[in-house]
Amino acid sequence: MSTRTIPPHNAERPDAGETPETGLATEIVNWFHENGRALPWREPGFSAWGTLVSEFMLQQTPVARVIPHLEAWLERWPTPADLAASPPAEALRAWSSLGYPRRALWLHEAAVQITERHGGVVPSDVDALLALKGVGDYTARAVAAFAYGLRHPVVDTNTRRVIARAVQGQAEPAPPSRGRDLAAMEELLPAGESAAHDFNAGMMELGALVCVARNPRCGQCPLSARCAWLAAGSPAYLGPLKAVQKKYEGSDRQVRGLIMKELRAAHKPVTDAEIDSVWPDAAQRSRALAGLLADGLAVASAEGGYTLPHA
DNA sequence: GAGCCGTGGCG
DNA sequence: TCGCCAAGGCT
Repeated sequence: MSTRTIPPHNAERPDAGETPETGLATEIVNWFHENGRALPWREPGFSAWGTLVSEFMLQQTPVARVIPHLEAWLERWPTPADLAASPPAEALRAWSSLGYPRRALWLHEAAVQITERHGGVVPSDVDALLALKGVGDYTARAVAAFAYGLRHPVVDTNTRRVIARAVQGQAEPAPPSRGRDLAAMEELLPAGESAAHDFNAGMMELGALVCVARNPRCGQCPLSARCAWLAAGSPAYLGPLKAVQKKYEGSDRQVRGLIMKELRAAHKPVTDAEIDSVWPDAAQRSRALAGLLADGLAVASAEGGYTLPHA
């Protein structure tokens, strides 16, 4: 990780004015400088559009799966206007098997909105970003902070876990709460833009590499000496249980995925018979197809059968 | 606010 | 093997 000015490894922390919060931030920033991964979106000159695309792709999808799709995407559509000029069907095909294909549809719609409202330039204002389709609290602040260097708290699942443990002494974060989570991060955020940027990125990186959900590597953690959870003896989580993720195998979601796969591969309308062949249960097929039509991921063709939108 | 939305890798 | 988890957001 050497894309930014790196302070001396053992830079002395200022004694005057140091609070527990600024001490924590300093540890994170220094750790990030030494241990942050060299990811595409951290390269110098990476565009704000590239950051936005990467954040869409990274929603609920691991880094390793995103990188090849991201690079192909940006080669094909280097600007929002380039994507806006292509049919949504092409975005869905390029999205391939990344999952949650509605994200591709929303990203295309956001590209249209950026082209129409912002002259093709990804906005830096959080409220303008929030107004874009598919952009929520996390993504809006991530783009403002990471693409434009603005000082905003960025809170994702990694950040929430690090705060829960290091600050709150809990093994797992409480269920997400927009106001509480942003306030908790704001409390820790360094005053300067550059430090705030590295702190936001560093908290996420620590949560992704060290303070992971299962079997955290506390022996490698820069916060181990000040971690409230470790100090308390790593107590088990007692709060409300997370909703159990439903089984994917045999679910309507799987059937939707299979139909989408057919639609992506086809360059003419997919017939009812072809739809029927992807899954044995007719009622489930019917629900899945109706859902895809309602979501705009599939459209009924005038010639019969179904296609991707604007195919 | 709860439920829903894909897919694959890992322990 | 299989449950858990992954840089969320929308309805």
